[in-house]
Amino acid sequence: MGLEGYRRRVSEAKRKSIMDAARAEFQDSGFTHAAMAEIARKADVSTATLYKHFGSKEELFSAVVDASYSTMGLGLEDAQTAKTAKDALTKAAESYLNMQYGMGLNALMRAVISETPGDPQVGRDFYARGVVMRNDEVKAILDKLIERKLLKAHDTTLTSRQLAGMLKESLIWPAMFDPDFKLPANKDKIIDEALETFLARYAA
Amino acid sequence: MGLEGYRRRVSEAKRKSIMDAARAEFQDSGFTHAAMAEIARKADVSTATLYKHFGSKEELFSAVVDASYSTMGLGLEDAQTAKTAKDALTKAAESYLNMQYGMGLNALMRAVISETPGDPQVGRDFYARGVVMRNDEVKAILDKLIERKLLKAHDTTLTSRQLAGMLKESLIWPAMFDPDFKLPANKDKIIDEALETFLARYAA
Amino acid sequence: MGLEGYRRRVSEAKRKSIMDAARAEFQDSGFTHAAMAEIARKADVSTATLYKHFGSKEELFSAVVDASYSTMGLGLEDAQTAKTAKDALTKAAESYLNMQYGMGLNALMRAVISETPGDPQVGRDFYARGVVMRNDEVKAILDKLIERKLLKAHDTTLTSRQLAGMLKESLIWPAMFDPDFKLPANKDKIIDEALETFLARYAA
Amino acid sequence: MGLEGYRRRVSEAKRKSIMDAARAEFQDSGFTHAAMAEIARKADVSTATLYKHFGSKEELFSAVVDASYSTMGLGLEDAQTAKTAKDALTKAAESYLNMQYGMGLNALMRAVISETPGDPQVGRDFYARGVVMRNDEVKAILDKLIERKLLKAHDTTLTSRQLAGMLKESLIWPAMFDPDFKLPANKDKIIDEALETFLARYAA
DNA sequence: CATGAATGAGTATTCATTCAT
DNA sequence: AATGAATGAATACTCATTCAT
Repeated sequence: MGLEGYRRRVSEAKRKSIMDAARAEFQDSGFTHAAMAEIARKADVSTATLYKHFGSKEELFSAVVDASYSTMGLGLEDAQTAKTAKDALTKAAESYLNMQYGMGLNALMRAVISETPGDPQVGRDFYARGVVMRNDEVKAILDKLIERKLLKAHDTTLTSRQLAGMLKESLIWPAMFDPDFKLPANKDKIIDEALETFLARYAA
Repeated sequence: MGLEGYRRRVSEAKRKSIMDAARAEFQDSGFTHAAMAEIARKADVSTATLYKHFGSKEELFSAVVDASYSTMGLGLEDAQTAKTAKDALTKAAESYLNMQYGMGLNALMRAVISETPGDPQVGRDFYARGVVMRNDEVKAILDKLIERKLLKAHDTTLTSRQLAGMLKESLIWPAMFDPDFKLPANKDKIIDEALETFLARYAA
Repeated sequence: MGLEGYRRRVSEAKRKSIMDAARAEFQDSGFTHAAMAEIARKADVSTATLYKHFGSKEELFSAVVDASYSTMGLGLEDAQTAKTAKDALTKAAESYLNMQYGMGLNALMRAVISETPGDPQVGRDFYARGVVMRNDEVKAILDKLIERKLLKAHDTTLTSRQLAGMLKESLIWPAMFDPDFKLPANKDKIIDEALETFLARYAA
Repeated sequence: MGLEGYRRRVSEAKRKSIMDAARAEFQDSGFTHAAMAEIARKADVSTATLYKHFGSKEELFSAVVDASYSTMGLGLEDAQTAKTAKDALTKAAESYLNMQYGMGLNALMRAVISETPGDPQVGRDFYARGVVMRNDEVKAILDKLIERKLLKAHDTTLTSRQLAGMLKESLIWPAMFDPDFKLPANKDKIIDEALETFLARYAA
């Protein structure tokens, strides 16, 4: 128990250290230009140890991308308690942006997109879990608001995408084309106006 | 003059041939995986000739991307003649999609995103001329429709992004993560619903 | 004594288990491509335990090769009892082939040859004990047959090599160049004709 | 013509230089331990140039092995003119040995055998062209001697292997297990005795 | 002015062996 | 005494770019 437990703890610490280093490297350099040796160096392990944990560069990249999904919860609670639909959706939008910018997900998305022609599966996986799933969280919020009579009933699968699209066009897309892109000063207005347009049609 | 003219014509033909080959290669393989030797082979010139025309891979890529802007016009005419705002905007949306999918611009956008960390300028240029400019064309259409009293007056800089965003979320973004992505069967409904949401707020 | 005896027995069991696994691995993959980690896995011990028993890959290989000599006996008995020289020598040839093919010695010989440039001693040892010694067994048989007046007296050191060579050329050498080589259908004829040629000169 | 011819000459010189370096390296180190970088260094070219000429290490090895076949002619002429069968066959045997030892073919054969478990085709090719074909040359000599009534008619496919086998057992095989093996002092006696045994049965 | 052969730096991955527990 | 995680050196192959003809 002592030995096994010790080993497990060390192993998990190394694994985490590798994933942190890999995430940083992939965000900085993209998939192709990230170097396994550099990741190993940053993680303070040998390349062989790195390969014990992750059988290939692709596998390591997938693990890093996967790990970023788990942190992506938008939180449904506000939809339950918020006084108005607009309050609930504003919170969700801000939560989304904090996550995306706070964790460097823009850079990771660029890396995924870059690798898509060479390895389409990683792109499709990311889209399914990183994009679709988050849109489905928006849909769940909308459904809850409809249940609470704060919104009209309607096809929320479709409209969750409308809402997400209005926001992303100005707040996410530009970051794909500029590594130094920062959220614009009128971010709050953009969110507010998007919600107004949405609610013009769907408010109860 | 005869000889000189001949030479210039040959040179320009080669230049065009190189750019065509390069565009095809960048679209197929992305920036990083595209190989200069392969581009030269496809263009039926030597690598040295290729480098005479374009001093580096980045320069060639920039030239290819630049050339693609010119094909990105949306056409303002319909906004002048269409009977309703919806008609005009539907036409614009379809025109946009035909262009994007017909010319392989999705693949080119992926390549640009891919190259962005390594060469931010090309990403910023593309965004300014390939994205912002097209959004501004939408804005021009909206302005025209307002002038014709088919829409309420409002901040069209902002709302052109809303409209574009609603459409792109379902019709463009997914293609960034999947090289085999095809326009979905309910494309027309997506366009229609986006316009309904938009017009719920901005119809005259 | 009980404890010590137990430990010795366990240790010897592990040693045997390692050698069996190593033999299989060397036969399958040759010396260079055999992996110590794989041998340890097959033997169900840790790599560290493996190295406690055998200080290096070369040492382990030598041990495996050494152990194979003991299985290489041809048996002199038939030479005593057989009615004719041809009978005795046919039996010896068949015994030789059964051993060589039954125990995978072809693959082991390939591995030894493979390791010869890197570790000449193992090659020379194998040749001395695995080849020369077996030829000397043939010589002993010939001497016995001369004693029994079934063959003419002659230099049997030299002719044992002639006889072995005629057989090996068709029945062993080809297996060095083809891991899937099987004994040919006309094996018996090859043996018979080799003996006829031999006896044309040396029959009593 | 000038340019093209110049380039062809340079290219062929480099190719030859690479093949010489590769042959030396493969003979010294065997296939697996031979390093492409070292071959390039010895040949005084870059690794990239090496790969322009030979697409892979396997391809280079095959080319080296192939090239050794072409030098393997035993010469049928002596069989036409020699006074006795023994004279003709002695010449052939000596020619064979000169070739094998003069060109370092023993080391190359070891390399082929080493690589056989990993890449069986190279082993089979070598056997077909390096061993069988030379045995067939011996067969052709025997057939010619039969035609000239210097030998009895018989199945020369089979007996050419007998003759080759008697010689190789003492003069080639030992070299597989010892990189420093030299032809023994009694080489001529071994050849002579092998021929006597052979002729005891097949002399006219 | 065009050629294409040559360059050399850069990178993922493997494996025999050691060592802290 | 046994473990198995960690090491680091070693190697085939690619590609943007240059230069002698």
